[in-house]
Amino acid sequence: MDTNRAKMVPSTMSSAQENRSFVAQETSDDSEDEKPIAASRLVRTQVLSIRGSHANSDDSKGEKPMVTARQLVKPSQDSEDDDDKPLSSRLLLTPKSKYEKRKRLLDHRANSSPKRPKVSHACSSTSTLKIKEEKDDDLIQISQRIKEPTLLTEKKAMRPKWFETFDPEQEEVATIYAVMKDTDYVQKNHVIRRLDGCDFTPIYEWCMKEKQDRKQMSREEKKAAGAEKKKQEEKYAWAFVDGEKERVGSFKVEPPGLFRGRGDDVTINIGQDAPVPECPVPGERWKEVRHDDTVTWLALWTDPINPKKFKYVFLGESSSLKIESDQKKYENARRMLKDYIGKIRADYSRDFTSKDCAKRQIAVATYLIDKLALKGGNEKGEEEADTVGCCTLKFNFLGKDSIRYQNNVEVEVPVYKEIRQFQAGKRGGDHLFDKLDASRLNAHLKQQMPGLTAKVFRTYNASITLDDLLNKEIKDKADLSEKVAVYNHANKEVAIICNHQRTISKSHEEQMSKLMEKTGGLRDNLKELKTTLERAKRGKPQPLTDADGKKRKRNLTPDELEKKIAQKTADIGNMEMGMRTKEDLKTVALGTSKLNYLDPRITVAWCKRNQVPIERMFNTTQLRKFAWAMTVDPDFRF
DNA sequence: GCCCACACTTAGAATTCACGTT
DNA sequence: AACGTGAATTCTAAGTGTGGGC
Repeated sequence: MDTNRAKMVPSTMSSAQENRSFVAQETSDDSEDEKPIAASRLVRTQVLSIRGSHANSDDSKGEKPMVTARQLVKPSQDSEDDDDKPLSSRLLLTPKSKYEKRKRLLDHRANSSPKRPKVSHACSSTSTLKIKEEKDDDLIQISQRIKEPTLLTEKKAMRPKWFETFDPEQEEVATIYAVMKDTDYVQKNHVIRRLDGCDFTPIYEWCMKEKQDRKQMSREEKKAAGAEKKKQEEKYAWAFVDGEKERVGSFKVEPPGLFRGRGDDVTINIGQDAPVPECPVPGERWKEVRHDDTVTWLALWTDPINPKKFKYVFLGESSSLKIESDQKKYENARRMLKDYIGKIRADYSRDFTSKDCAKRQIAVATYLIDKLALKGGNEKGEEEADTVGCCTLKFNFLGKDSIRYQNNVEVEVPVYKEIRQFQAGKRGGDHLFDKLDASRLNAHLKQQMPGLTAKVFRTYNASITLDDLLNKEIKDKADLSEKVAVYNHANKEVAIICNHQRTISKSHEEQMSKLMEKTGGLRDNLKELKTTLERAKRGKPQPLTDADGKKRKRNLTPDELEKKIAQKTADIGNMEMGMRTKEDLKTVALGTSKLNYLDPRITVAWCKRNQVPIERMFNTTQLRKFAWAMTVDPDFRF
């Protein structure tokens, strides 16, 4: 299924270029006084930002565009077996885990479609490079952007002379290739045999210089550039829904790789009477303008890499439609599971021993989903990563994002027995529940309660757990940071239940040992202080330097020393606490549950009850998303 | 009933930002 | 300024679930 799209470090597109892509737009710093809007349910939207690669279609400045590229990032830790990898997977410039995940897929594909690779080239003995791009190329997917035509004069001077001889498309591909200089992506068995007649270093160096320059910009310059960019994007960031101005979600079409995304690939969905927004890519038009008020998307396109899957532009998190569905999600989990959970549990417990095997499987699967907050586990295509959820459980497997789920759980005896029985005669790769799939399970759950699906259990479990923990661990006179710690602890428990993992940061060990050193130092200090105290008590002279290594004019009184000791002990305690937390959280991601599973009203109500400012718990993005929950009653319980 | 296309949510990593330290 | 760090933000892949067509 998926792309070998390379991951890039985005380059800063120069603001002037963006100006150009946005030219056609009305100026609307203040979109409040926009002209009246179309009344259709859904959308009158503003234009999307399309990052077309054919930026050079505007050559009014009489200057050729410059190609710039984004640095390619290779997964860091898998050099060991590089040589064995097929070209396709070596082109995966993705993070390690995703890399792993897709490796299998790509290997599979590589085996099943002998046609690739599909990038062909011809390379003459002169330094002219031609790389022909084939229509269905999905082998090398490299994003890049075209540099703004108006170059600063110095930069212009930097351009290699021969660069001028490229036509823009050649520049583009040459640049894509050039920045891969440091890597060994082109392998022996690639259809490209020789590129040694070409010297890519000038392009490469130019790109590196550009990157460097960008990094060198002063804080102010960066800020100014950022603000300018924001301003340009502002007019694409809002939509009118039933007359209400709402924030649009991520609205940028992905930057093109060898695939050249253009306006005519994008379908937009606007109100019947809404004026058709102008396609921001000069000379291009929308593929289609639809007026479908039964869906929420504002725009959609396909990436030819993966033509079966659409990419969408949706409204932002703070939009009424998103809020509505978020609220529905929590209400569903809360009110309904509260009213139904007893019966649901009784039913599946009863069905553990049903005569009907399918029923028993449903019962056990529901039990696991309830108890372990597993995901449903929809069927997946051949081409997708081999990961599982509850209904697709195997005996050895990976979960979403190819993250291994390992857990020992105590289960009730009948469950254990049934699982053993389902297991009988099966092999590692077989499904535990052979009479079951996610849609059957959901169909069953639907009968138990309207709106009930497997994922509701997850929401329910996450939220109820947070609510429980927050209301359990009330310490009378906890100070603010202790309260925050209680919250974070509860959050962590939820993240563990949901198996929200993250990779251990590269520098984790290093950071820990640094902290270790620091606490070691503090401990030494403490020891010294204690000896000094003993001496002071006995009236003996104290060392000239104190525990912190500073010179001291006079001896300290035992009282003063006691105070210092207390302080030092507290410091050590705090630091060790921090270390423990850090260690505890090194593989646990808290954000996902906060954003997707925890009813924000639990947090808000708890903050109100405990005089914790909500800003302590939610950052600005979260505050925006959860604004609807701010008025909740302090007594709210999930 | 089953399949599959479509729509929408969830997810972790990459990148940028902000700020303290040297 | 250069650097390190953690938080915030961006990015888009990978899930879930529905419903229409057979």
